[in-house]
Amino acid sequence: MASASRWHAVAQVLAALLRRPDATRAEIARELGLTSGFATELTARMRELRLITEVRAPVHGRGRPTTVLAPHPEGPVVLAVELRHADYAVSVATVDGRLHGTRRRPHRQRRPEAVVQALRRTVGRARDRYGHRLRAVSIAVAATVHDGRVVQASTLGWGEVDLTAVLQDPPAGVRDLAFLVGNDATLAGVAEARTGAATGAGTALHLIVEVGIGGCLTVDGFPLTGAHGAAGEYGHLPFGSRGRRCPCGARGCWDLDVDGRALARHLGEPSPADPYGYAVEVLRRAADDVRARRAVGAVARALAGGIAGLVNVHDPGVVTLGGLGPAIRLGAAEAFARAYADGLIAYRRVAPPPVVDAAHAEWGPLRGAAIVGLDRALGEEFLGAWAAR
Amino acid sequence: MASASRWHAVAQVLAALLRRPDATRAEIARELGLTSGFATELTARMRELRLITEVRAPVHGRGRPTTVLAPHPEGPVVLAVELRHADYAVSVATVDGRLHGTRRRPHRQRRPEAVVQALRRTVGRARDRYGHRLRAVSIAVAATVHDGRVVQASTLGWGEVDLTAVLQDPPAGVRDLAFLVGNDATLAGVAEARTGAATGAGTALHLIVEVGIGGCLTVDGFPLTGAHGAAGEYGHLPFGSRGRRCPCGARGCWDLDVDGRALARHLGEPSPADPYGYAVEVLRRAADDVRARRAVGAVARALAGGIAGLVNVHDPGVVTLGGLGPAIRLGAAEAFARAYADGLIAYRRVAPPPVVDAAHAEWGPLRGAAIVGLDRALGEEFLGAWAAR
DNA sequence: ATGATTATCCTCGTGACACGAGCATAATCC
DNA sequence: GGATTATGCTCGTGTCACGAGGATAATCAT
Repeated sequence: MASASRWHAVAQVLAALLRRPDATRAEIARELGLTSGFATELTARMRELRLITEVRAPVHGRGRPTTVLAPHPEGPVVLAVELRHADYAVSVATVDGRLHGTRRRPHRQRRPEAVVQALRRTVGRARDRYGHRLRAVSIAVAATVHDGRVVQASTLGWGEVDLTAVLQDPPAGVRDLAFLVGNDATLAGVAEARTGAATGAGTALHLIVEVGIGGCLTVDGFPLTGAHGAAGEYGHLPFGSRGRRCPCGARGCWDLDVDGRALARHLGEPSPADPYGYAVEVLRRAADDVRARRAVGAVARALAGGIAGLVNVHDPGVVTLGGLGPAIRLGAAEAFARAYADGLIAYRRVAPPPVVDAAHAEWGPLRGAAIVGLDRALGEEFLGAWAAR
Repeated sequence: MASASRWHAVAQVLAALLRRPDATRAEIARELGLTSGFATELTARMRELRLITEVRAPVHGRGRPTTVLAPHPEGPVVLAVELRHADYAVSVATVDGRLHGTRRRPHRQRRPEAVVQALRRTVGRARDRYGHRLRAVSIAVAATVHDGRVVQASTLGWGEVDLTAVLQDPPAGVRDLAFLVGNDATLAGVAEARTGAATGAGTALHLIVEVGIGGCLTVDGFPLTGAHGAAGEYGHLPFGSRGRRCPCGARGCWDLDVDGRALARHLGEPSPADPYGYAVEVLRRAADDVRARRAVGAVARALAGGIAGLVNVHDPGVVTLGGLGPAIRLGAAEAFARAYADGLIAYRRVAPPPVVDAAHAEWGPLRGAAIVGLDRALGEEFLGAWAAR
């Protein structure tokens, strides 16, 4: 309990605003079932708290004009970060979910210490600029994350890395600065579920093919993170041939059947050093090279068959496909469709969930990081700290 | 909103009581962080509402004695039903989650109409006896459930069956009688997560081997039901050999590698008409029959390998094993353990989630049905209707 | 232009919810 | 039998949210 309801209404309004930016006060009141009187009081309180401002809304028909809810110029912000193989992206998110000042920069060095150092400076600048307005630092990283720590990042060539070092500060000042670390595919799934191709889907499955395959199951826009936040390693389901050993240590991992390594195998070529780039190359060639096309077909079947199995298990309303997924499917549309239908339990074939391309492309993880950061920063517990600042 | 907080505290107390029956008022107040004053007021209100009674608690040390919260003798109840191949079970659950008058009866006939008819009478008797006290009818059924309807029940020999017919009543009277239908394995998973071997686990995976394999992933005691309530068909993940066609229409389903049919295949015998009974028989023989033991070993490996893959994906805190699962593991403990470890991503081998036997055995589904029924009946929305009766 | 219509905003009275402080009560411990 | 401890009870206070009724600002119709 502990004044559970204290920030409930405020948090609801902020969540609604995050779902669709530029909502008007009247729209939100309708959506949440607020009386106009309460809406008045609530928005006034939120203005007072420097959470939002209200500006006159463009008029659409009869009736007294309402206002659009917008982020307060001195309102809370979240620093979203994405960490990839060759570069990192940074952005500042406001309460409406919009990203500001987004930029991507190559790593100067890829050593963990150097990257952490660069991020530490970035965070430091953000704290200098935003002060107490900065409520959360949320990092999406192309790595396995376990209990908030990176345990392995093969594309980055990292082992265990503790990213909390990017905060550096005396713990006292960090009391109300949340720090979140999440897997990039997981966060891309969140982005799809909230503002992408799976918006409104209830249960949605997002899968992303890069080197191997990662993903995320979301329920009402929230990711299943598991006991240690390490859920989503879809590539290590044993959908493949038992005979193949995966670098992860297990056998028959799906990973090995759906990416550049699989394409090389089908083409009788040696396993590529850069499976992603190799896959892009083969996919391009497939347009007029029969052998490449055939290899893509085999991979498309492996991909679709696995997706069908996951649909059997999770019963998602929609499946979104990121990374190389759309290209693989496009390169062998018929094979993909047939393998998908073939892998479904008979009765699911009547109305199988659509498999659609992801909407956010390469910005999914960054956007997802922003969203979960805002979820935290605008949650009921954290609003108390904001008001007390 | 709509008076969102109105029943919040009451629902919290009831949820706490469901988590551990016989909790004292003081314990619950501590757990929920209530002040003693508010606890007094709240319990008084709940007594008034005929939700609970309070009886003097046995004294354990110094201090003023407190009271134990118990179901009110005229309080709400839920009718829980389990529907299986050969029989059905019925029980009445009170707000503390206890089951009363539990009994199991063989079907007189297995035709859907006959079973529905029998259940309709059972529900009718319960309504006569409990009147408005009956708040929900919650059915666990050994079948695929889609949008609240049975679409397929191979063990029962049913196709599509609409179980809402067990209610029969004029819709007017049913306004505040909830009707829930769920898959038996899903509900067994709920029971394990709430009051069984996975209590307190956050994310937990329950798997049950009977004919094929079903299961459920729970998060904080709530099952992932998917977009249509049809999640949990773990047996139809393509973990097996692509060459084997499953009766479900897909290929390589895990189902075919972990039950009596798999044992028969390994023993070179024809596929059994009753895979469950056949498996029980083989498992018994395995004690002194080397060939049977070897077959069990193969099945144990297939089971453990699949579980490892699912652990990779879902990152559960614990895996619970029901049905024939414990016996299969016991019959080939070493093979199981090795295959489990082998199938995990390397870093997960450091502290893999324990795989434990389910606690509820054959009563899991019934108990799970009771729990989800109570969740509904004691939820914030439904309490309003109870107070207004 | 002017009134009708419509949608929204604002004010105010009311009641429920929950906290906190202080006191009362009932057990054990010494 | 008093000290200690844990809990229950009473009461004053502040916050939350509803509902009714009136005010306001736009479009629509004539």
